[in-house]
Amino acid sequence: MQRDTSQRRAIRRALEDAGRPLGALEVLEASKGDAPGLGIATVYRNIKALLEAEEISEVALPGEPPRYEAAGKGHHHHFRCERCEKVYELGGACLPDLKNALPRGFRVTSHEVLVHGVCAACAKKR
Amino acid sequence: MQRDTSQRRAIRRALEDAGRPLGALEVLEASKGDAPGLGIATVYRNIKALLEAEEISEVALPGEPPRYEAAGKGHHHHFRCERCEKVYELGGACLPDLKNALPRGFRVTSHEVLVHGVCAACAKKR
DNA sequence: TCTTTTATGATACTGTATTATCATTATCAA
DNA sequence: TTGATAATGATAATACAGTATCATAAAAGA
Repeated sequence: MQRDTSQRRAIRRALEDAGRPLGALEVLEASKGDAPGLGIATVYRNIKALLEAEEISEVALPGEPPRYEAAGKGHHHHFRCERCEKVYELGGACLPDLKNALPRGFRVTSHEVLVHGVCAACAKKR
Repeated sequence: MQRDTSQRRAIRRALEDAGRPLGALEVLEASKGDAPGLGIATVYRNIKALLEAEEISEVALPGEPPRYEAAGKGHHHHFRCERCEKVYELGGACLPDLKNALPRGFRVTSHEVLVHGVCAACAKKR
């Protein structure tokens, strides 16, 4: 992965411009404007390459395939709309007293928060 | 699913006694004492039945199959040990000011927290 | 421009978790 | 105890995301 292809540019751009984490199929759709004929295999290949280059990072979600977002956003959490299934980025709002909730001898390395609900667009619709 | 079989009893008991969420294979292992010869298909069948009866509930995890725990424990979160991959139950420690972190028009229905780290048993080993 | 070689797109394949099938076993009401 | 039938265990089948394959297209250095 060292050549600068239009597909690679389109995929990177789609992830940068989305403002929220995208799944592989969402990346495919969002990139098709800039790269017509783009195939899903190329999306997976480039997601992997961009992860290795640390240009994007993975957002793991319970029970469904991961989404990907531009790297370097700092600590934040996510919101998943239960209607449209889109994932949004949430700023602020972190955990308070994790230490007290832990059993003795447990050590924390990281944590993640996922908020479920209905996004503004879907709430408006129905 | 209306008959009271030894397999069903063993599976329910394993989940009740575990004190932490178990995956399908963990349920199989934990139930074999009470139900020798138990098959994985029966485990899946009974997990589904117990879910429908709301005797157990599902704990969804990013990137791996769900665990199951006895229902009716009230709001709590989970800890996943990155060494042994067991999931533990965490009491207390909930989110503070979710409202402020939400974009305008978003509505929250629930949330989940997953803490990653090393459990006491694994920390002791190495 | 030419040549080398990487990247792409279509699709076959893989790995994994779960479900369906079916002959046999076990439950339980009569 | 018996008979109807639901549940089981073994395993084949499925679903799905992601990866490998390979002929073709397109970068980019010479």
